[in-house]
Amino acid sequence: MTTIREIAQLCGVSVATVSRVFNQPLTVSKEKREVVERVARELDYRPNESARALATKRSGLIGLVWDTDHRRPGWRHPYLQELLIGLKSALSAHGYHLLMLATSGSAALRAVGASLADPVAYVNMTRRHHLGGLVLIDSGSDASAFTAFAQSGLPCVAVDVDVDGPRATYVTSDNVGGAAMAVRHLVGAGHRRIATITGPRANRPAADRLDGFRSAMAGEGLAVPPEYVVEGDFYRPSGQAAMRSLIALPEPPTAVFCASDEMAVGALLAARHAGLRVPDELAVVGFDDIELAALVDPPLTTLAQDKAGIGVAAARAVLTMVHGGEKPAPAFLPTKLVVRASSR
Amino acid sequence: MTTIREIAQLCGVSVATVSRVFNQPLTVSKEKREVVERVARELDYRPNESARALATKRSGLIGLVWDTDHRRPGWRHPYLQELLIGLKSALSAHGYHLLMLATSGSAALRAVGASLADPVAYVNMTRRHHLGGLVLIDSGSDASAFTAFAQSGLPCVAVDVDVDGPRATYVTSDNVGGAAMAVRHLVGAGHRRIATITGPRANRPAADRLDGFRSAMAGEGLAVPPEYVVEGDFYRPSGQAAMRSLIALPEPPTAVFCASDEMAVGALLAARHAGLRVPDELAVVGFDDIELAALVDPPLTTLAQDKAGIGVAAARAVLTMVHGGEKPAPAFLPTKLVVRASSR
DNA sequence: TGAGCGGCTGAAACCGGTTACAAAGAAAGG
DNA sequence: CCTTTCTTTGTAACCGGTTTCAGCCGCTCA
Repeated sequence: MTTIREIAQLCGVSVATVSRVFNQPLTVSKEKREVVERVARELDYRPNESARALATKRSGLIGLVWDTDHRRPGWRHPYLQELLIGLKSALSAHGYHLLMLATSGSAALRAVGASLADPVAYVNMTRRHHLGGLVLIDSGSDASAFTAFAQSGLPCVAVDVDVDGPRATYVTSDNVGGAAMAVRHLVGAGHRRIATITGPRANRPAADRLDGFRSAMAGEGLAVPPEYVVEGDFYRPSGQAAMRSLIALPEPPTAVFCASDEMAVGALLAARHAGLRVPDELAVVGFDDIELAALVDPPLTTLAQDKAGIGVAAARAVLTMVHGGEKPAPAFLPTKLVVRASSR
Repeated sequence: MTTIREIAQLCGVSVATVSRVFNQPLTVSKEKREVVERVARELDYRPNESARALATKRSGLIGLVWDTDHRRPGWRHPYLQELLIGLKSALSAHGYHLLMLATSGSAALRAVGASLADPVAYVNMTRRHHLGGLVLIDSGSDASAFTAFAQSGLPCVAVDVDVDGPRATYVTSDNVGGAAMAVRHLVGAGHRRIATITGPRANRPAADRLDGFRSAMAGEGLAVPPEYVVEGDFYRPSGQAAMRSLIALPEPPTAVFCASDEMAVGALLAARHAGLRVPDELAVVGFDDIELAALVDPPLTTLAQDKAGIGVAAARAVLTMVHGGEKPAPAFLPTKLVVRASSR
């Protein structure tokens, strides 16, 4: 590894000048600048990031907090891969890297019953590593951990969890609009008795999808009897159970909007068990557009989230704050209705 | 952030002593050690990682190289999430974090037609950040980039790609054994005309699955006519196309072993199109046990990989080398036959 | 001609740790 | 009792950058 002093010596200038060439090029005379740049290129000089972070108290790293919640061992993020792709490419474009933080004491914390690894530990790590900010990924755990992050004062961007704090914001899909699209699509197909299987009440996207469903139904002049709203937990079995209870109603719905594809798949299974033909006797619409949606039988109509776009938006938001900008408003990315056989 | 000098002053000792308390505790007298430990605990002192990395030339970070190959835009890793969970938890247990490296110039590289981001750039970053080693994840690109990493001399562990180098090894499933299990299972179900749809020839796991298939067939005394071996690319469409060609044979197979679940799903689709009943007229076995496998109709018999286990093994291997240990031999994790309706 | 100013430059301090080295004190050996 | 050795400690150099500050130079303007 060539160091800045070697470059300085070779160019016959001081280390300060070399440093300036890379950080404030305009303050260095053209001749010296060009010499330094040429020599640096020839030797493939790259400043040592540890030294730079130490001196500037800034590193080109953004922390990723993604703790798999052991209380929900089966939890899987529905679109982690695309999210990471989006995050990574947007950060990369600004020269940042993503550090997947791990609480080394996680085993110990688990032993004492702490649910999500201690936010304090993460905040600490953020300082020690001079991270610019954090991206928080929903791990299916309670939101309390997220608020602790949001209030720490560090730049934080949460994905699919609504948080607020001095420098905290979040990114999610336009859940209200997506749900409304689902309703309009079903109404357009002639349905009037439309039920919904929601996500956990405490979850912001779930609540928004329910809101969107309700207001769109009202907009269409359709009533939503209380028994047409069944709460699930985003997982498949809950969708299956909810659908069973809907089918058992004296006046069962002819269509159901599910707040996640996983639950929609569960609903399809329940319908099949009950001998209901989809979409003729029951139309099903999901949310997410996970890979599975196109492959179940019948393929699932769903609201596609802009998965990579959410990652990009999260990266942009955190970088804005890192660079001293105002806290961006929460971002709601548009969803797209993908019509497949389950509602056609 | 409390610094080591503050601790030293408060304890009435030198900074060297404080440092030693954390790094070589036994060289410090019991009394001083206990004082320092108490004060450090009270102030929640944690050494600054940038400073430590600068001084020791070691950071507690392992790099993750996972470049989405733009020549294969649809490529998705079949089990990224589980892999990351395994990696993260095993690294975490040793106090390491995972740095997702991104080549900032990736857009530029793409413009000039460079395929995978330049290994040199990654190696450089490794040095600049004082990373201990690298974990390489197959991105569906050619293996040449991997060999460049392997020869760099850095501790490298590849997942599902066979590499060799002074400090490079790899982790994958026992593909030979898995394929053999598939064959024995099908033979046990009475099949004798068994075909296989392989992965890309250049891919080590694909080649191993084919080897395992061939030798198990030989072990059962069954012939494998050349037209019973069709090459795919792990993706679904290739599986579908391969199955079509197998069905069109004068003497079509009664069972097919596919080197990936994705291709097996394609094979199921082709069978359905051809009006073949699965498993009665055609048995299908896949490989991976992706989530989809349990959900297609009929559910897919497959060889489950120990996905998180592969992550754990990769982490262990890289840490062994980081700590100066011998280069571990390639690890082949056992697979498990999961029998579902597609072969029963 | 001299004061004032702006542009460049280098010396040196600093970021917060680790560690080589020397010294002091205690213990062991002759 | 003196020498040797071991243990413990502090001083100071060092890791490789950034940045403050002061000084030098050349120019403009009075």
